[in-house]
Amino acid sequence: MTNPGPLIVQSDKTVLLEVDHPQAEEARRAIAPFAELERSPEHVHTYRLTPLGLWNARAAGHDAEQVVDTLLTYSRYAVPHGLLVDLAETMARYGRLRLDKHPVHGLVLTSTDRAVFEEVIRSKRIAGMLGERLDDAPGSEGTVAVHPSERGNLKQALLKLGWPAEDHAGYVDGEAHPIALVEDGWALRDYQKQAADSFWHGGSGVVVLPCGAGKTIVGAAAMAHARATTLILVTNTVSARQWKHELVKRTTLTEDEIGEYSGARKEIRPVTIATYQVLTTRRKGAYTHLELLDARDWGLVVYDEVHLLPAPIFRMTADLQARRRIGLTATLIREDGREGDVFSLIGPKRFDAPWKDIEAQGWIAPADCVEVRVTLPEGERLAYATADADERYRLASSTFAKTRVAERLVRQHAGEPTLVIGQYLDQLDELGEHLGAPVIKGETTVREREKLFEAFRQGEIDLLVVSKVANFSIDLPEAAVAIQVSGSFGSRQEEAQRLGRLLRPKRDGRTARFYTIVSRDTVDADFAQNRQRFLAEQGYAYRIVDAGDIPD
DNA sequence: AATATTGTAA
DNA sequence: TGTCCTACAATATT
Repeated sequence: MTNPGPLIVQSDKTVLLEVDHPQAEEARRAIAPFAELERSPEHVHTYRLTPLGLWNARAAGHDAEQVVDTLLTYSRYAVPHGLLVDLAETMARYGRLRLDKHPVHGLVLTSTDRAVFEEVIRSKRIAGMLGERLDDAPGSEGTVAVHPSERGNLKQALLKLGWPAEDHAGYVDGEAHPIALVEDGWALRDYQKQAADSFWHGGSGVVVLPCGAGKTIVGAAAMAHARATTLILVTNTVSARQWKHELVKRTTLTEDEIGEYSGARKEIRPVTIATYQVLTTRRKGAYTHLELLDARDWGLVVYDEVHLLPAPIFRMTADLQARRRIGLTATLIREDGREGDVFSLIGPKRFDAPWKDIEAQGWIAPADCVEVRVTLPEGERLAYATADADERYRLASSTFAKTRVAERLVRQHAGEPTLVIGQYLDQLDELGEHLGAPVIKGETTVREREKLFEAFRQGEIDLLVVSKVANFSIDLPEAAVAIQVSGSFGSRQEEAQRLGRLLRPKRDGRTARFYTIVSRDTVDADFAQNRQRFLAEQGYAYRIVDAGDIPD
């Protein structure tokens, strides 16, 4: 019972994908809705079947039968029977419980399974959120009232117990406010429309799209569906201004209808854009700006960059379960592992377009990722070996050998707009000096930054050295080449964001280059491996070359 | 009242 | 594993 398929499905819930197999791409696409990529070296990629992944697939309308069918279709060997049983059982756990509106009790939790129901209501964490036990609703095996204010906490707790509830309690419409898209000289792209529509049908949830694919537009389209007052939460003030600018340009909203609620301004308007920061600041331990949440009868809450949502916002979001919520992000991966909270409090993933698909449609540029390996010079090698663990990463990632390689790469791409990105200021200063390029870091004034960005945009200068400011400033100009010399300890989302900088389509349809310079045989290499995982999931393969092979 | 500076938190 | 960057609030300054 073997066929030459590209997958090997194992009973430890890993799924191996043979990358060079002719059906590999097809299989990757088929398993993407429910499997999570774990490692991605050259030949065989490892995916894992996790409960969260399977439940997300359920929420997106896939059933166990489809998942099983996909595995059987592409598997090379017989798929372990136990795994299939387990998979079906895990998927069946989703929706065994459901939340509904109730005319008398406000909100009720019902179950289709007596044992599950009894288990859940006896859980210590959950008991306090429940009201009185009611007569079984027709067709149910247990019904209990729920305090409406506990809707979010309950969902969070049930997910942790492994019995995620399906939320059918619906949403308040909020205060109506007319909002429509003004498609004037531009049009909503197919995938943007699909994303906004699938969000709307689901009621709340997350849309995953690559950087530069127009997430703001999806937000605007969602608002045009809701036609209600909207609270938009963003990571920083620059982003807040950008949202405002885009909304004025793309919708019937005028400047006066859009307020900014941040450190500098405290405007509350029918559409209000607030920073996460301002909501999470506390005085004497108490949150100071919670009034914003109650200031209006919001019909929609938009969470920009949901992968960066700070922990306290989860607590507030738990109280906002009656409002429609849309989360926007380029990656659902959180380095703090709170994906489950995003799932239970904002909602399941409603739409997801692989970067490569958007690339194929020409909305983002193709990119070529290259990992350049350097060897530490003898002296540094010794210093590295004897250094304390906490100094090793810095030593390995800021070796002078990298500066030399960067120089060669820069020369090779002379004339193309190039960014050199790193995390240690000493290293960046050194690079700036050797490459004869300006360095932009935190202490660079806004005026200076703008001057340099503008010169870069105009093509007057073609090389900038940037620190972590690159992670935050949205107005960083697009480039064709990026050279990463060091990065945070293993942040996948940082890597994704940096690559995202290059993906605006080039006028001549050229491929972007993303180099990452790594010291071999050091912790630098380990972290680089972790950082690359997310991009590998999106189908970006790193070519590995030796520094010696870069022509001078 | 608007703006600049400094310290703190995450 | 720990550096760097940002936003906010408070205070000082025009």
